[in-house]
Parts: sequence; structure tokens; C-alpha cells
Amino acid sequence: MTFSFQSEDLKRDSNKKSHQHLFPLAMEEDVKITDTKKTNRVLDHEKENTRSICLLEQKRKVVSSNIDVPPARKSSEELDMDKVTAAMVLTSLSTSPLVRSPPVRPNEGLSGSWKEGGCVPSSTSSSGYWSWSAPSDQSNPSTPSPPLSADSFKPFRTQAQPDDGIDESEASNLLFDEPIPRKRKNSMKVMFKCLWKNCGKVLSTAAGIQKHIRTIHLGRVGDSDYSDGEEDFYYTEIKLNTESVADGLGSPAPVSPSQSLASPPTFPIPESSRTETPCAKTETKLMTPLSRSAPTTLYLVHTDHAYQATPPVTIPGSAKFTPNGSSFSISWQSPPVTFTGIPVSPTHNHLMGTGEQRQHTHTVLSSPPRGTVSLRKPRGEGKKCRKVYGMENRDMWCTSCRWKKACQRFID
DNA sequence: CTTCCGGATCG
DNA sequence: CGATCCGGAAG
Repeated sequence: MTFSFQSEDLKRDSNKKSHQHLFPLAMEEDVKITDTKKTNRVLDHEKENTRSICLLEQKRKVVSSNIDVPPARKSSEELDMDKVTAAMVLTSLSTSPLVRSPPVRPNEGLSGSWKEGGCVPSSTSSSGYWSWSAPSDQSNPSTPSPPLSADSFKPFRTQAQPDDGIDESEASNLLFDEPIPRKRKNSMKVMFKCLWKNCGKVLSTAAGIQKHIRTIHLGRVGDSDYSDGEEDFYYTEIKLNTESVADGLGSPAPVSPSQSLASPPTFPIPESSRTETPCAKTETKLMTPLSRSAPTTLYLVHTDHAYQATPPVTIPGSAKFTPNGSSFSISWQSPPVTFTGIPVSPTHNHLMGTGEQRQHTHTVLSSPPRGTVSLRKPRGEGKKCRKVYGMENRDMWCTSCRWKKACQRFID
């Protein structure tokens, strides 16, 4: 943290004084950058990069512990390599470097840690690209019976490879941009669901599901490692949108990992799809689990703009929240959670929508919007994101704060 | 619509 | 004078 602080300072400083001197390399690399505006952009990215380092670090600590996406994906990738064609491999390769490759950053010292941090979130983003290949079973639902690999990768391929090598944005991306551009990315967890009749088994690894199908459904017990690829038709890949506690902090959230793991198996067996002959209606069948998965996991979603959609922090089981107020001190590692606003501002009652959350209310609502209110809002005096998180963690601020608008997280 | 920021205003 | 955030511009 300390170091990030310093770097931040450094950056800001350099930003103001001499960009060009500090980042001559960058300037040269990107020939396209001509106008100052763009230059600023770039530098901004730099700033973002460095800034996010510490965030990533934190994220790593908290998130990495309960997210095992990377490993799972890896195994699946390897497996796929065997089956899917080389083209597929190429595509994924051409895609990933973009995401992973650490841009040539002149900022020596930082780049190290940057890379470090960058790797972690890349798992999230990479899962993003993975979900690409998966959609093939959405648009081209051929999972259970027909050969899928061949035609599924084709469309994908053409789409992913716009033939021309590096375009402007890409180039700049490679150079300066980072995989995690300040906007958090939602992490996806990939699971594999058995499509066998009456079996909704969901496993986290392709290998696992294959083995499951092989042994349980195909009855190939003996040669457990032998695979003729048939299992492929009996399972599908599903993506769970785990919440990215964007601002990286351990989501003190009510959702326990076990819960999130448990939920998937529930949706895979939707009545509708089951009633219909699975084989015949593969299409709908596939769509269903996918579309279902969203809502199911949705409840674990929590935007960092908690203030907006929050009311509901409706997570079954979580009856109470730490009183926000000024007790932000709870540790800034868990800020995004909660905060149902609780704005008591007379003029902004409508913000609260349902007043359900306030049972033990004080009669604050009494004060009516007096006719000519002072044009300016009283201005909250509570802590503001800026104060709480500081410039270094600007991306932890609530959106409003970032936009220089009235803070929505620490309303008073 | 989202994002950004100049500058008025408040404390 | 720094912090906040309105108003409005830009993308």
C-alpha cells in the first residue's frame, strides 16, 4: 500500500510536469498518438495501471483464495486442445496474449508487481474469452449429439480474427493498456454440466465431468483414462457469473462459497427442458440452462455502485448490515458491500424507493420539500469516497464520486 | 447514456 | 483553501 501511494504521487507528479520525458518509449511506440488529448489518455492508463496494482494485490489476497477458476480453466483448455482443432488453439492464442501480455511499461519497478497483479484478474478476463467459445453451444447448440467442434469454432474464428493484424486500438492496448482497465471485470466461473438424462451433475472441471460421464453413464470403468471424446456430447459448459467484488475486497457478503457452488446444480434441471425430449430439442435445452444460470446467480451480484441498485442487498439470510454511517472504519477492504444509502435527505426521498428497509424509522420524512429549496444541496458532511479511499484507490469510489458528483455511498 | 471536468460553493 | 458537487460538455 505504501508503495502504491508513492507511485501514485509519482505519477501524478509526472503527469503534470513532464510526461514526455518520463515515457519517451511509449510515445515513440505509438505512432498514432498525435494530439495531446490522446496522449493524456495514454498517460491516464499508465496511471490506472499503477494505481490498480495495489488493488489487484488486495484482490488477490481475498479473491484468489476462493476463486479457483484458473486451474479449472487450464485443465479444460488442455483437454480441448486435444479435441478441438488447431485453429481453435490459434484463436485462443491470438486472443490471450492481448489480454495477458504485460504492456511494455517504462515504469520499471512497478511493472514487476504490475504483471503480478495483472495475471490474476486475467483469469477473469480470460474466462471472458472462453465464454466465447462456449457460446457456440448457445447459438449452435449441438452439444449432445452432433459433432460440435468443427462447426462451432468456425464462426468463432472468423469473428475473432478480423484478419488485419493489429489495429490501432489493439496496438495501443498492447503497449499501454492493461487487462484490467480500471473497470472491474466480472469474474466468471466455468462449470461443466452433465446433460445426461436425469443427471444434472455439475463439476468444475472438464476432466471431472468427462470422467463422470465416462464412468457413470457410459459405463467405462476399466480404462478410465481412455477417452474417445464421446463424453463431449453429454456435457456442456456453463458460466457462472460470480460477482467481482470489484473493488476487490473480500466480499463480506453473505454469500458463502458453498452456497454459490450449490446453486448451479439447481437450475440445470428445468422442468421445461426435461419434459421435452432432450435429444430432439437440444436447442432449447441448451438455452435454458444458460439463461437460467443468470438469474440464479444473480443474487450474488453486487455492483460496486451499491447505492443505486441496492435496496435489495437482498440476500437471503443477511438480515443485518453493519450500520454504515460513519463506521466506515470497518476497514476499507469491505466497502462496496451494502450501503443501502439510507439517505435521509428530505429533498431526495424518492431515492429510497421502498422504505422497507427502514422499520425503526425516525420521522425524518416529515420535512417537506420546502418550496424554494436552496438551490444547492446542503452538501453532505460525512466521509466521502475520496476521503475514505483516497486518490490511490479512486476506482473504489462510488461512481458519483468519480464523476465528481454527489457521493452516493456515504450519504448522510 | 456514461464519463469527465470547470468552477461555484461550502466548511 | 481543500473538499464537494452542480452544470454542462464530450464521447
